[in-house]
Amino acid sequence: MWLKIEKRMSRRLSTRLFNVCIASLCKAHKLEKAESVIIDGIRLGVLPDVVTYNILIDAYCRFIGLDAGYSVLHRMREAGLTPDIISYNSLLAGATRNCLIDRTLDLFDEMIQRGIAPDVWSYNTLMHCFFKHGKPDVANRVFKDIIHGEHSPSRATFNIMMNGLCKNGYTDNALMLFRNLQRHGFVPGLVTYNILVSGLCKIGKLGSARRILKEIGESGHVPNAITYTTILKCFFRKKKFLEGLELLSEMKSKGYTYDGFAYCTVIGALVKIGKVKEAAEYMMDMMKTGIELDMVTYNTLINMYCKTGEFEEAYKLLDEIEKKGLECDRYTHTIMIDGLCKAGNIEGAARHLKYMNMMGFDSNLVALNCFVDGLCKVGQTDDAMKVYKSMEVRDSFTYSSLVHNLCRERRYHSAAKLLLSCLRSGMKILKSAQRAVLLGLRHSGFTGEAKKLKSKIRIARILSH
DNA sequence: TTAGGGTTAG
Repeated sequence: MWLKIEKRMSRRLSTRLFNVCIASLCKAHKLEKAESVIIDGIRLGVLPDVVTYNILIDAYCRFIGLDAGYSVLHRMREAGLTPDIISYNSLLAGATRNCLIDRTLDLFDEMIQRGIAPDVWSYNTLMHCFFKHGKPDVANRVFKDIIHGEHSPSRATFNIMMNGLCKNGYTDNALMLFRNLQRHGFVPGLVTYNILVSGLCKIGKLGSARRILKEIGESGHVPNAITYTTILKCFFRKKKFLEGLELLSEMKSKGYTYDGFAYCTVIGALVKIGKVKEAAEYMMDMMKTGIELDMVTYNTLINMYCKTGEFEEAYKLLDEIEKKGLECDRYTHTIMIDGLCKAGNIEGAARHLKYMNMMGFDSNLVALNCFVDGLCKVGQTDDAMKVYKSMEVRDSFTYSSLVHNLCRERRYHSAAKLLLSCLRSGMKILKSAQRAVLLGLRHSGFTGEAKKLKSKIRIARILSH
């Protein structure tokens, strides 16, 4: 009897240890290694349990994709185990992370059909999903349902609500909700504060963000690297570079080691203002720390090399990305195309554009805009117009760039035509582009045309509102 | 097991 219990206990203990090992491998993105440990475990008699599979579902959803996570659910069933609420919540989180609203709803149906009742975590995720999908009204209905329903809301419920409000342009409402909750005894965590700081920074309310920063200190929490990076980014966006760099040294003096996020913020900002030497110093510093580079970090570095004209280095990084098994994203392609255009290498840009299309990024509006602008800058405005005509989607950047460049070539009538089609499609155009056309027409003797154009602009504006 | 910070163009 005792021997049996002891055996069962030691098996349980080894499964627990085994799961800790699987979890740490998964956390380090080492999914293949985790799978081989599972196989070794089975050989030694340690069978994976529901927790093991749940760890795998979460990891596959995070690092590979929802379908990969879902296939682990099948494997779990084949192994004779029944997925539980945690399995489904991980899949829901995976679907939400990828903004797959239909899949999220299907998964909800599936779990209910299988007799697994969604819990507050499931509803939190559903709410987050609607917010990510730009449906704050529906998310709000889910929120009310949680508040008035059978599940008690968790701190995450409120955090997701506040974050969703901020991300959907309702930062003031998020702040109101926050104050209201505080009056009802809600104790905010650092994440709550960071959500508000981020929301306020995004709408440029740096003063209010700093007040929240002060409140963090008063609440007994200590601002972390996320808090600092958020404010740092806001400083840089507002072109307050010196204050930004000061905050950066404060961050360092308080003992925070910069992570990839902080480095990208700083390097990106320095490159933008042309301080590439300083940016390169931060890059060297980052390399020394041994931070594992991800796609965003690579993109930041490639952008830096493109702006300094060191394309060989940029291509080396592209190779490195491939060797690492990472995949270039729309940012990488845009940065390369823009960089090549800016360096006057329009053939290289065209080649990269072809490659990008081949890789399935053919609807990359930003990259096409860069290419259109690049063609104009090397005097191939007619080719730029051809690309423009072939584009399925255009935006204010497309028009502003073409109008400016047409004016540069004194083709004011063509520029006026484009300007009007932009405004008539309900899009805005840079004020400077508008001025360039009107002034150009006037200076080249078409005063009457300029007057007419001004009236047409006014009417187009009224009609598009 | 969810929620907070980083990369592109006129």
